[in-house]
Amino acid sequence: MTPDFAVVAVQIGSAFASDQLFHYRIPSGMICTPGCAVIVPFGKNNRKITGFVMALAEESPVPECKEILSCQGIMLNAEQMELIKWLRENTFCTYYDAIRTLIPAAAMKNTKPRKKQNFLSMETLPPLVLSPEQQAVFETIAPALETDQPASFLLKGVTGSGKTAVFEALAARTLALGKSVILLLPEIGLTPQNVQRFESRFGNRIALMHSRLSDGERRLSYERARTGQADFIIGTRSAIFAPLKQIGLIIMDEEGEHSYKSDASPRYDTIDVAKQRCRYHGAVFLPASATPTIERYYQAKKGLYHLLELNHRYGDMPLPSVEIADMRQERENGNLSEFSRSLHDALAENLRNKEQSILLLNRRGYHTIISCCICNQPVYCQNCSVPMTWHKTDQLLHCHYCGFSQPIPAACPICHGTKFRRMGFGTQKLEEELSSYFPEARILRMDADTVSKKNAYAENFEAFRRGDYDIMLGTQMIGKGLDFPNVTLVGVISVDKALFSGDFRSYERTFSLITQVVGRGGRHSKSGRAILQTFIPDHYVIRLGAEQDFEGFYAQEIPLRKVMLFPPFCDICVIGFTGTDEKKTAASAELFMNCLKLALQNHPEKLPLRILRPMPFIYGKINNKYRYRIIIKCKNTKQFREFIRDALKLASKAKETSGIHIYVDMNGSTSL
DNA sequence: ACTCCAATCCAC
DNA sequence: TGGATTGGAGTG
Repeated sequence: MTPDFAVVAVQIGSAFASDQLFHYRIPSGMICTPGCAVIVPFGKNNRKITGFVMALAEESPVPECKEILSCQGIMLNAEQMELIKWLRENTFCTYYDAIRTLIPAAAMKNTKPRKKQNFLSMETLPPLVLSPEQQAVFETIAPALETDQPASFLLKGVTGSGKTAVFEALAARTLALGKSVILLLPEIGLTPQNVQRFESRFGNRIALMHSRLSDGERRLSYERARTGQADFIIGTRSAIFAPLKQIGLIIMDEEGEHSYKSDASPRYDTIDVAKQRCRYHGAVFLPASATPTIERYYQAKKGLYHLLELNHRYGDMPLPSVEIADMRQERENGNLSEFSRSLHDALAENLRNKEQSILLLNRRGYHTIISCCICNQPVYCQNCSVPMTWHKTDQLLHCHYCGFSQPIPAACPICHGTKFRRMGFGTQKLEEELSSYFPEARILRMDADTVSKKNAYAENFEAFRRGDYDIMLGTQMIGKGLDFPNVTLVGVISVDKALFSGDFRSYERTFSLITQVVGRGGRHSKSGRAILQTFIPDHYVIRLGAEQDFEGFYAQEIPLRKVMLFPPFCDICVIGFTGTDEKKTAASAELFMNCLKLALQNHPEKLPLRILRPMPFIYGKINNKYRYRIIIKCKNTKQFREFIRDALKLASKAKETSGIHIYVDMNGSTSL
């Protein structure tokens, strides 16, 4: 006797309150099981909408129950069903948000993909040769690939230690065992060399999954993974949902990168999904980085990850020698330029020797801020509480949060002064200063302007690698995963600002940035040097970053985290409020405080909590939406999530919150 | 989200 | 007084 009713998640809204399942009668003769996509009548006029069967039921809670119109067949397998429920429970999203994430819209269409895969010919490659250290790491992990028990390893490998070679060897072993592999990278456009390397070894078994794919490409990758034509997925965070069977290995390179955390619903952290899938498949999980996050390293020390290290650079190349240039001293000595004496001289020397240099400028504004000469106020975007930045290319002020642009106003909107001063320093201006010092130098600038075209990243990097340029300058995008044999000088113009971004992770992010960018130089046969310019040369993050001393940094940071109560000693739950009316948005956040109090009464079990009062985000308005937040330091348990859900239910009933979007973000950014 | 429906507002 | 507008509830 099969149940007569299907419990369906329908495609309506995305508000927390609308996340409701609906019962439909299964017409006799229709084959309909959990995971099926169905067309159902909905609402008064029975408009046809898509839904997904989440469960079957013997009876319906309502007497009048409509019938399913048609069943499209199974779209979600058992694991995907579990993942959807897990996502909803853990990230406070709706069923439908979760479903959309697992099945990209392009894959939902019932048409056959037109585009044929150009099957790649595998080059004849030299066999993989691992260094003794790489071999040891491989041999520690390899046995775990053969079992069906989940296992977690954390690979800490200094820049240039050849983690990729270990990944290749592990992937080859996993595939040989008949299991599939997911390799996650923080950004795929930046590292085409990395992908090409795998494609030439593993050929058409690979499918790419990242946000730059077209709908057709996305659908093809999804189908190839689902049908087993591809069993090696390389991609960015969304690739963690690849519909593979029998996963044996999930690698997460540069594990601390913030792109692994989704900042829109569902607000998942890729590492949590990866662990979940490894548990399901009995697979090996391998996050890797030169600078693991404090949380992960702490977990590894507690035994949650088997810690593995690669401490030697490939070919035993020494790390670049690092010099800290004290910019306070430079200013005192009358040097007002952005280049310290030693960086200037080093650049000149490199040009003479025909060797390449990389310059990193880590400023949120790529260009210059315009501020009034009388009241000193910068010109703000009309839609966002963000100072606008001036672009030389089109002579306009741009907001890089909403994209709005305008000419420099005739008068200051605050004091009506008519004179403006250009402040700050961006890559464009840096390029100008650089070419005034070195008019003969061929300079490649990499920032949002120059790389907006689809393949611009790859093409520019390739041109630099070929030697078409002498100096590459850019934002942190140039610091990651790149390998340029002829680079012997890395200059960091300034990372000071990044240290004080207001997020508890700003120290570890800055440490990581310094470590990575310094590690860019002196690979292959040429030794390298790095010059780190700073106004705070004594700061331990700068000092330890220059020394590449991760252990030292960890030892400094962990007691801070403990005293200040930050992860790994708690979880950070951000309740966000956005709306077009500032007062209403703030009032909703205040009201939510009461909802929390009320909900707490229904949760007598002890919830270790520290609730911080509602505050505007640092950028209090973006795209004409005001933004407030409540931070809760907590333990992210089932009970805690239940408590938050209760508070959300209470808040959504109150009319004060109508028109206000409320979301919950676990362990994401607290400042953005 | 979208639709429906009732309450409210306003011009005449 | 009708016609338009708006807010809130319900969707199986």
